Amino acid sequence: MVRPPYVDSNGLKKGAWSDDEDNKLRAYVQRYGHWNWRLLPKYAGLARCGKSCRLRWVNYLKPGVKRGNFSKEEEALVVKLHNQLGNKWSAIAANLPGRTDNEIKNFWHTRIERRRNGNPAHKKAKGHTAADKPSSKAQVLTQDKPSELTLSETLTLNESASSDSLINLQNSTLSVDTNSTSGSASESQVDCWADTFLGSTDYSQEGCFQPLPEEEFLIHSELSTSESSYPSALCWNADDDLSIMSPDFWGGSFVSNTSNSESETSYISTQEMGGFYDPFLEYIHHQLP
DNA sequence: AATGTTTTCAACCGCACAGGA
DNA sequence: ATCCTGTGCGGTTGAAAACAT
Repeated sequence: MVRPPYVDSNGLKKGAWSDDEDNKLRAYVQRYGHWNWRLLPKYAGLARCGKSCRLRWVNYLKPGVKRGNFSKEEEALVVKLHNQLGNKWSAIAANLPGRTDNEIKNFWHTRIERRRNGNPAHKKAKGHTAADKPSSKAQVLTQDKPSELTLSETLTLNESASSDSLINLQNSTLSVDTNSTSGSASESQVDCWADTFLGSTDYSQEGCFQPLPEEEFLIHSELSTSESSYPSALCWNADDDLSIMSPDFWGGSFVSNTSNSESETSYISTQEMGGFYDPFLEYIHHQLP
C-alpha cells in the first residue's frame, strides 16, 4: 500500500523504503541520534531527503512504535481526546504511548470519521450508497458493533445479558431493565443525567436515517459527573448503528425537549448495544449495583 | 476465477513556527 | 526587523490489500 520507489529530479529517492534503507537509518540514528535531519541522510548513506528520513523514523522505525489495531481503550481515548482537542494529532498521540500522530490521523479518517459520515464498510453490503451519508446538519459519530466485545462483557448486567434486554433512559434518570423483552419495571434507576434531550430530527435531511418507532433517538447532554469529555449523546439509526453525538454535530437538527419531557422515553436495546464500549457505558456500568 | 470497488495506511506535500544570524 | 534554516504538523495522495459482485 505504498508508492513504489522512484528517484525524483533531484536524485532523491522517494516512495517505499527498502529493508536496506531501514537498516541504514535505524543503525545511524541509534548510534548517532538525529542531530540534523537535513544532513543525516548524507552521513547515513541514504539518498533520501531529511524529511523523509524523519518521517520514516518517527512513524515506523523508532523503538516503541506500536502497530496494528487500536484497542477499545485506545479508540475510546482517541474519540475523547478528539472531542477535546480537535485535529491536534500530535497532541492526541502524546496521550497514546506508542501511537504516532500519523497513525491516529489515519485511524480517525478511515474508521471514526467514516462512521460519523454514516458510511462504514459494512453498509455497502446492506445496500447503502454514498447518498446515505448524513448531511452536515446531522452528522453522527457512528460506532459499528465490534464483535469481540459483547454487551455482557461491557456491562455485565447479568450472565445472560440477553440481546433483548433494555436500557431505558427516561428524562433525567437512567433505568436498566434486565427483564428481556418483558418491558417490565426497571430494576434500578441511576440519576446520572444532568440534562436529557430527546431527539427530534428532520429526517428529510439528506442522508438521515429514519429510526424505527421503537428505536427513536436517545440523546442526553452532559453527564452530571465532572467528566465533560463524555460523549454528549448516544443514538442509533435504522441501520442498527450506534452513534455518539457531540454538540458540535447537532447543527440544529435536534430539538431540545427538556422543557417538555413528561412522556417521551427512549431506550437502547442491548441487541443494538452489543459490543459498544464507549466510556459512557463504562459509566453506566459503574453506576449499576 | 475474474473483475470492479472500497478501504487502508505509508509516504508525500505545503505550510507554520521557532530560533538563530 | 528581516531573512534563513530546520523541524513539526496536518491534509492529501495513491498503490496494495481486502472485499463485493
